[in-house]
Amino acid sequence: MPRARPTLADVARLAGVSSGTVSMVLNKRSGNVPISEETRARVMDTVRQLGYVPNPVAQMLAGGASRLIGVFAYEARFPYERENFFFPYLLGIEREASKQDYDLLLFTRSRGCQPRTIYCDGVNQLRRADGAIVLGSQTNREELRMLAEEGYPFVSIGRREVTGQQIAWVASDYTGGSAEATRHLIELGHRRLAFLGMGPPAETSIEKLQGCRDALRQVAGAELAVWDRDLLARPDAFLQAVRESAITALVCSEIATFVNAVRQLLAEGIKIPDDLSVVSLTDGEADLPISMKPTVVCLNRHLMGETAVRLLVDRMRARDAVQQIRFPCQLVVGNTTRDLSGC
Amino acid sequence: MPRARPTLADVARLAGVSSGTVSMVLNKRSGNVPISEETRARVMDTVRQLGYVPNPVAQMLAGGASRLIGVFAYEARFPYERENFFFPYLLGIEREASKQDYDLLLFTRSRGCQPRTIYCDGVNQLRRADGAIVLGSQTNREELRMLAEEGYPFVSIGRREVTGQQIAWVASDYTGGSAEATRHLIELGHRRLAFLGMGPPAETSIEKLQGCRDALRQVAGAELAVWDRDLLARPDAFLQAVRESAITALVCSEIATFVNAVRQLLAEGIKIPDDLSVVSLTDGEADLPISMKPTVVCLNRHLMGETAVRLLVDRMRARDAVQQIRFPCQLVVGNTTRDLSGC
DNA sequence: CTGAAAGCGCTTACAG
DNA sequence: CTGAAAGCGCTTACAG
Repeated sequence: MPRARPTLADVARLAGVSSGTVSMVLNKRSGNVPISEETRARVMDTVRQLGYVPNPVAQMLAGGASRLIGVFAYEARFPYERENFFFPYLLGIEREASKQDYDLLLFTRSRGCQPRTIYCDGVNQLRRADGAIVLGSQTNREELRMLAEEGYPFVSIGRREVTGQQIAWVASDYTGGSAEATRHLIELGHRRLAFLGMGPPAETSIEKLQGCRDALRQVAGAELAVWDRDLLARPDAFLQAVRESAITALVCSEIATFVNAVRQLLAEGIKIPDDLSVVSLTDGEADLPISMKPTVVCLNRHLMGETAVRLLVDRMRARDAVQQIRFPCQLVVGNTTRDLSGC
Repeated sequence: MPRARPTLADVARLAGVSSGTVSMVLNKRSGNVPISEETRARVMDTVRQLGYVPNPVAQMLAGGASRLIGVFAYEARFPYERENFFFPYLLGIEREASKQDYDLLLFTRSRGCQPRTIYCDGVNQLRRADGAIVLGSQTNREELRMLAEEGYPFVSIGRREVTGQQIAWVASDYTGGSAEATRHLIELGHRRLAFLGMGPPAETSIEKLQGCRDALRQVAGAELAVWDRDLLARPDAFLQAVRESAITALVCSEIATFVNAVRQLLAEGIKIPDDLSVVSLTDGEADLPISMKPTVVCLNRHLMGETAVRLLVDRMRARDAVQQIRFPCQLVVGNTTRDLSGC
C-alpha cells in the first residue's frame, strides 16, 4: 500500500492555481513566461506544506525519452567464473553512460526463452531502452540483422558481420595483437608453432589466425599447425598432437583455452616454458600456479566499453553514421615463453 | 529525438480491435474474460509485424509494475580500481533478478548532483524501478529515512540504522568474522594488537571493533590500540605509532587499508609476518607482492546480492515484512600472520 | 467475448 | 501572467 502521495493537482488545488502553473514553477521554466513572485511563493509554500514530490515516472511519460541505455549479453553472467569476461566492459560502459547522463538497463530477464534472445515472441525487447550495447561471443547474427533492419540503434562490442547490413561496433585489433605475440615467439627462436582455439565468434578466430600467419610469413621455414579448441576435450589427442607436431610454442586464442591447455600440459609433466612456450591471445582472470605469469595479449576493455557508449549516443542523436572502431592490444610478456636460441 | 515507436493504439488500429483488447492479450489476463483464439492470434501477428514493445514507463504509470529492480551505489564505480567492491554483489543481484524474472536498472546518471544522490531536487529517482538495492559505504542516512517514510521498497547491502525506521538489509557478520580473526592472532600468541581503520559506515567499524574486543576479553593482559584510518595519510605518524605501541599484530578493517598499511610497512623495512602480523577484516582485490597471501576475512558477496534481491521481491509482493539478515564470514589464513610462541 | 472511457501524474503548447 | 485542455502510452473496471 504505497502511501498516497500528494499530486500536482493537489498542490494546484490548495494553492488556488492550475496544475500547469505549478509545473512551471517547479521546473523553473519561467524563461518564456514569467510567473509573478507572489504566485511562485504561494505555490512553493504549498509544495512544502504538502511534502509534494513529483512522480518521475509521470515526468518521463510526459517528457519523452527514457534516457536508458540497454546492455544485452548473449552469455549469461550467472556462472560466477565468467565474471571477468563481462565486467571490464561494463565498467567502461557505466563510466561513459554516467558522463552522458544515461542510466543503464541490464537485460537479465529469462522470460522463458532458453538461450538468451533479444527477440522474444518476435518482439525486440531492447526497445525498453533508447539504444543498446550488445556483447557476447554466442551472438545470433539473425537477431543483429533484424535489429539493424528495424533501425534500432545499437553498438556491438566485438566485430560482427551481417551480410547486407552495416553494423556499428568496437573491437580489438586481434590481428595486430596476434602478430605481435607471434613475432615475440619468432624473436625467441621459435619456428614450429601451433594455433589452438578456432571457435566462435568466427570473426575473432579468423583475425587472430591471420595475425599469426602475417608474422610467420616473414620467416623462412616457419610452420603453424591449426587446432580446433575442441581438441582440449580429448586430453590424449591433445597431448599426442603436441608431441607429434614437435612444436616449441603454443598460441592459445584465449585465456580460458590457455588455462585449460596449461593444466593438461603440466599434468603430463611438460614444463612451461622449458619444454613448451605458451601464449594467450586474450587476457583475463586465470587460475594458474602462483608463480606463473602468462605471456598474454591484453585488450583495453574499459576504453572499448566507453567508446561503445559514445558511438551509441552519437548514433541516437543523429541517426546516420554507423561507425566501426578498432582498438590496439598490448603484448605483456610473462614467464610462459622462453628464448630457444642458446641462452 | 526518441524514435517513434509503435504504440498500443497503433497495434489496436491495425488489428482492428480496441486497445484494451490488445492489452489483455499481451498480459495474458484472460483469466476473467476469455478472448477468442482468432483475435489473440491476429493481435499477436500485428504486434510482431509492428515490432511493438510496451513502454515500461507508461505501464508503470498506469499502475502496473515495471519488472525493474533498481541498483543504486553511493560510490561511483568509475575509478576502475574500485570495481571489486561492487561487482561481486552485482553478480549475485543479477543472478537472482534473472531467476525472479526482473531486469536491472543501474542508476548511473550524474544529473548534475555532485555526490551521487537518490533524491534530486527532492525527487526520488529510484521510482523508475519497482524496488531497489542500495549499496555503498557513503550512505546518506537522511535519504534512507525518506525512502522508508515514503514506503518505497528497498534493501540495503550492509547494515544501516536510521532512527525511527526499520530498514531491510543483508549484512556480513563482521563481529563474528573479526572475533575469529582476532582469536586466530591470540592463538598464535599475540597480545598487543592494534585495530586500524575506524571509518564509514559507522555500523561496520563498530561491529568489527566489537568483534576484536569480544575475542580479546577472553585473554588476560591483552591490549588493543584503536587507530583511525586517516592515520595512513601521515606515514611518519603511522610508523611511529606502530613502533611506540610495540604491537605484534595489526588488524586492518578492510582490504584497502590493509594494502596501504602493508606497503608503508614494507617500505620501511618492516617484515611481514616476521616483524609484524597483519590481517584484513575484509577481502577483495589486493595489489600485493606476488608471494604475499593475506590472512583475511572473506565475505559471501554473491550470496548477499542474491538474498538482497529475494528479500526485495518478497517485500514488493507483500508490503509488510522488513527483514534483516546476517551472513557469516570466513577466515582464510594466509602468510601475513605468524606464530609468536616459540616455533 | 469486445469496445469505449476514465485515469495514472505530469508537461507543453495554446488560448485568454 | 495564468488557466483549460490535450496528450504521453498504458491498464482496468464497466458497459454492452
